[in-house]
Amino acid sequence: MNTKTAVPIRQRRKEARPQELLDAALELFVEKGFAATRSEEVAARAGVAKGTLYLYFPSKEDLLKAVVRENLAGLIAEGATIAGAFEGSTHELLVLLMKTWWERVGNTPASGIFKIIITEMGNFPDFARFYVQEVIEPGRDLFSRVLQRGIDSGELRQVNIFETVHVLIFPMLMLCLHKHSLGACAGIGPIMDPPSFIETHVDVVVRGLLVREDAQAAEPAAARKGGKRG
Amino acid sequence: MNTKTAVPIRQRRKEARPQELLDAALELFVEKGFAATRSEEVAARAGVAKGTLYLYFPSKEDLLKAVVRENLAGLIAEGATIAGAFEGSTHELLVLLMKTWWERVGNTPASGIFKIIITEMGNFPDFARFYVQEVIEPGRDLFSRVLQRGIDSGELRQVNIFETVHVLIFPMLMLCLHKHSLGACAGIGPIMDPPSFIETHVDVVVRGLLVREDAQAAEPAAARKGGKRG
Amino acid sequence: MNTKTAVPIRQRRKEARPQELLDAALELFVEKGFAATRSEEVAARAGVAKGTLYLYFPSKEDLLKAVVRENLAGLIAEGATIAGAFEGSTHELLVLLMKTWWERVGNTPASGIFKIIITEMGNFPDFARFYVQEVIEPGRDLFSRVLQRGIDSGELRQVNIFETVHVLIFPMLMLCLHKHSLGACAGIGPIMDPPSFIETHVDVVVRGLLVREDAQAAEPAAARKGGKRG
Amino acid sequence: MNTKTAVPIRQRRKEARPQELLDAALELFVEKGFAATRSEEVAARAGVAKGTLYLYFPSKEDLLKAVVRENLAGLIAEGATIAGAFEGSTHELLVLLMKTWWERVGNTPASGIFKIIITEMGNFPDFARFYVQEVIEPGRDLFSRVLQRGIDSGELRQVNIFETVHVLIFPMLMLCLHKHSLGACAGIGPIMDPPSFIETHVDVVVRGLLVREDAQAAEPAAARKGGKRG
DNA sequence: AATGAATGAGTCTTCATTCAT
DNA sequence: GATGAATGAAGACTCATTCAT
Repeated sequence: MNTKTAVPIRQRRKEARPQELLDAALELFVEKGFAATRSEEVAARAGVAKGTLYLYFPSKEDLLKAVVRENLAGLIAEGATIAGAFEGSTHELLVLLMKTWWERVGNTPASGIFKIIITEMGNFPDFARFYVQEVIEPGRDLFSRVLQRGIDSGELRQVNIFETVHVLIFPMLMLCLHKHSLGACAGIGPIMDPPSFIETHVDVVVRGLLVREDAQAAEPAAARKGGKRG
Repeated sequence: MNTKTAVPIRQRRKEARPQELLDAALELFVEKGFAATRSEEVAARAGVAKGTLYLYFPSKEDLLKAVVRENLAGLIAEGATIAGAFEGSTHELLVLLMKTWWERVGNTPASGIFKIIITEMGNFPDFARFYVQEVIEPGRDLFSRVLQRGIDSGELRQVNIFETVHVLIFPMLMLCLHKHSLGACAGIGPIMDPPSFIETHVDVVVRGLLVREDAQAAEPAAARKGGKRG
Repeated sequence: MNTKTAVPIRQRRKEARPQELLDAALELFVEKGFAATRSEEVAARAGVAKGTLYLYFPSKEDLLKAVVRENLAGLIAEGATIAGAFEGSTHELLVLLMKTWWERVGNTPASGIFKIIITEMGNFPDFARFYVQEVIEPGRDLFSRVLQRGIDSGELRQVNIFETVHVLIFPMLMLCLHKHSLGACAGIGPIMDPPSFIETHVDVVVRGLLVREDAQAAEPAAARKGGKRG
Repeated sequence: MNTKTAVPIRQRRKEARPQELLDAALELFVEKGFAATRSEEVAARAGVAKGTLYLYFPSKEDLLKAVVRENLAGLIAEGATIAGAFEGSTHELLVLLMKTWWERVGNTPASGIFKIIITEMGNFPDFARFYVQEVIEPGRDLFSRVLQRGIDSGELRQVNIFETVHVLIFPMLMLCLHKHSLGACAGIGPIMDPPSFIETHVDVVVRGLLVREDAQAAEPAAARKGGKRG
């Protein structure tokens, strides 16, 4: 019965090849940069010969595109699901989203993708569009909805949502970049504990967004934008 | 009459060459990445021939080092001077520091350096050490002192200074990285106004750091770090 | 039928490549000098592309080393075997050794090696050591033993063996050098027949070494070395 | 009176320049080889700027030609004068010629010329002709006349003069080549004392050429060339 | 499907030579 | 005459890609 479903090793490996190559490529592109990574190295790390790489990906550039798409697909959907089902405070939701994101992305090899994106986006305009549509915009929208939810419920102040979303997201991205640049240089500088940093980050920012009674905080950010504070 | 004071063109150019080459290199390294930039392109953009580059810099790698050193030397010293002489509130000081930083670095070609650093730090261990000592540590210390000043004066809560410094700095760095990656892809996505973003960022974070009377915020972050919240 | 034993062309060529490249390199290094030979020329003469050379030899310098090692290894061993087994007069042994040497080295492309060595030894100190240990010293020792044999048997006079060895060897080396410098310039000067020259050379030198009865030659060379002749 | 003949320093140096450059070039070409010597090095060693070299020599190749011509002109004439005026035995004349040659050439920087010639002759056909006409042929003729003189006087055997000349000359040349190749590698192998070697060399060869009473040596070399000795 | 030997375009770097000063 | 900044042709070497096996 299960003999039918049993896949021969040969075939299993065949099907697994692209993924093994993508994993190897991700590691190397993150470690050494795209240009500095030789295609032969990718093949070697995936345990295949140079030529085999080209059976699955027509060029090194296409390999890069596949690596990025592969690792970013479905990145946002999960967050959206969490946010849609959540019933607690917005503060708690943000803490949950960030922790989840760290577990699923920041703390995995996929975190290196952001480094690649920063570096190579300029060289792949069509990929830039993909990234904006598939990652940036959905991500932005997710956090925008969460912030709006908090404002609507009276938990958070009226703020410039677009900018505030980036105040929330940017440090998370920098955490990933740091991990793969300075953080990869063993023994340099003090080490930061990501979960602890994330906690502090979310705590500080959410506090800065809470509705407060004192006059200083009552003034909406949007109104303040135009003139100087007295 | 002015023949006596006239400096021969050759001479004048010779003195200007290194700077012209450094400027060209900065632009190109930021635009295309270090590895993807051909040394001849740098020379061409500086208006000289291939070989001329090598009269001033022994190799492409040395050129990169010079570019980074050139643009980051004295970056921090200025901020320290400002902070040392400032007499207003810590909130105002942070706003001033961030604005100054944006004018001097974020809004100049030097902002691209951070992109290079993210990418190349792993490939130049000795340069990584230089960068940590000359830029990262002084920068951290500067903001640490400012936060400590705010805490000592009673303006700010007791927080984990190390982590909070990064909550302040990371979005600034991401702003630079964004500017030279996605931001450089013309017509992609909505544009963010950096000064406005910086204002929102500092405002939100500083609010999150202010001492408050309500119970919610009374629990010091430092105390919370050890155990789990109930 | 023979399909089973047939070796794929690729395979066959792969095994022959290093030797083909070494042969081509020897020819060209001798013809034009090491520095003046482009690595691409070597590859072309071996019938492969530029890059192929580097699959087998990491650099042009390593190629040179391999060329010299390849062609001189076992050079001396053969002479030592001959000398060890010989039973005739020392005169006849020297004639035999020189003729053998000419057939195996002087009259083959390997003769050009000495030209390369003269030129490049100064630029490769570690190779110089190799050459001294593997070629010069064993060669010296071989001829020293042969001369000593002649002296012990009473066939030859007491002479300074070290210097006399060079009186024997130097013209042989010059013959090779001449062949690849002046001798290579077609139509220049009269041509010397190497076997005939070798015969004359050995004949003259051996005669000069024979023990003689006449007073003129009775004064031993060794005794004369110390003081001036009257 | 002598003010007229006094040459200003400026002009004296100007006239001396070519010689200084030639000396520097000789040293460097011998040390490092022609190709490996940069024209700027030659200028620097002569104490002038790069461009100055080209005021005197149109190219590096012409400089090489000048170096060789300069150092070989008149090389032979002196020997011919000595030989023409000498009245002693041919043995003594050969000793004198070789000693003189060593003092004037072998023991001076000019000895390096032979290394250059061996290496570069193939690359300069027209120079090869010059060298043959100006150096090789007169040198050959000189030694041929000396040997003939010895034969005519009954001092030396009848030998193949052409070949015997080379038996005499080749070790002298090798001495020079050795001095600038292996001999230049400090600390490698035992060192040979040139004057002593020359003495041994001439002694052995002349002894081998002397007329002897035993039948073996009575047979003229020229006659022996055709058939085998009985 | 997989291999890896072979390729050759492309890059960094050197250096003989020129020429404005 | 002298200089040395500038040039650009040339060469060693790399590596993405191909294709015979």
